[in-house]
Amino acid sequence: MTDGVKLSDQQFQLMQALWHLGEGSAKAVQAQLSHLGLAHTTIATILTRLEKKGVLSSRTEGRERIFVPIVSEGDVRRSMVSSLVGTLFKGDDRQLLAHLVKESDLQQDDLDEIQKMLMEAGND
Amino acid sequence: MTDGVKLSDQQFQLMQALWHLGEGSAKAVQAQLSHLGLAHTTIATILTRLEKKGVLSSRTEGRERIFVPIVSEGDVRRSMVSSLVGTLFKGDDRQLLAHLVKESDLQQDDLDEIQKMLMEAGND
DNA sequence: ATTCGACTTCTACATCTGTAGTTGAAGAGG
DNA sequence: CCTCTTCAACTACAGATGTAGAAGTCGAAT
Repeated sequence: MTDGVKLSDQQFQLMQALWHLGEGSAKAVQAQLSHLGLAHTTIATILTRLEKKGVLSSRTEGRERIFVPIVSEGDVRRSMVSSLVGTLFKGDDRQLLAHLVKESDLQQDDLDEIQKMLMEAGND
Repeated sequence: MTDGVKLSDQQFQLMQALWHLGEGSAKAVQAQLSHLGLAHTTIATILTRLEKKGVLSSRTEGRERIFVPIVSEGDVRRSMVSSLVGTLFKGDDRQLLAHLVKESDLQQDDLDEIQKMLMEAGND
């Protein structure tokens, strides 16, 4: 039921780290995102807020707190794309599709690939 | 130079009203968005913030303040789509395209239409 | 057992957003 | 000329987000 999960950039990156890890402590997530140079307390804060928001849960294991994603990356992607389409294109996916086809610098082989996807989609 | 203009839902709706009007006072915008039921002061506040943000400018005409969009709807759409693609798909437009083709409930004629667009895009 | 480390939790603060009341100025009506 | 209406400007406040220091807690090492 893809309820409207909407994450900020940072939040999405944290979630990505978690999806990648399967689950993990704040420390593990920080390691995964070392390139962002955030304090581990910052990571912990964001994770806590994400938990309050209901996109992940946590269990305490010894002295570590392990965070586990509740929603999948696909769910979040779907709901975020949907939300943008809602805002920008009155909810019409096709308009976004059209936008992309027009605005993106697509190469011939990209086109071919999309054609292929369309075929498959058509055969569903 | 699509500099990262990023608007919230509300902000985008206000801008849409302005794009639609060409230009207008807070009052005019409020009328346009009466269905949202926002106080005119709220509209004024948002418009002022949008001005500070640089997406619109204003001139004082008599006792009214007329707001004029600086950025176009297309620019905002492009940069917002881009930003989402950056976050969700590592900046790869094709992945969003693929996502849409897979997730959207497209009808046969939608597919045909996209095919047509693709043809045209290919012929550029 | 006492201190050291490692982690978590609490607290803090700035900025952005949503939302709107209060105040102030200036034209409209009497 | 004085009061009423109408806008705009200022002020306000709550919630979300980015960011992180300070304090607490509990196991580990000596």
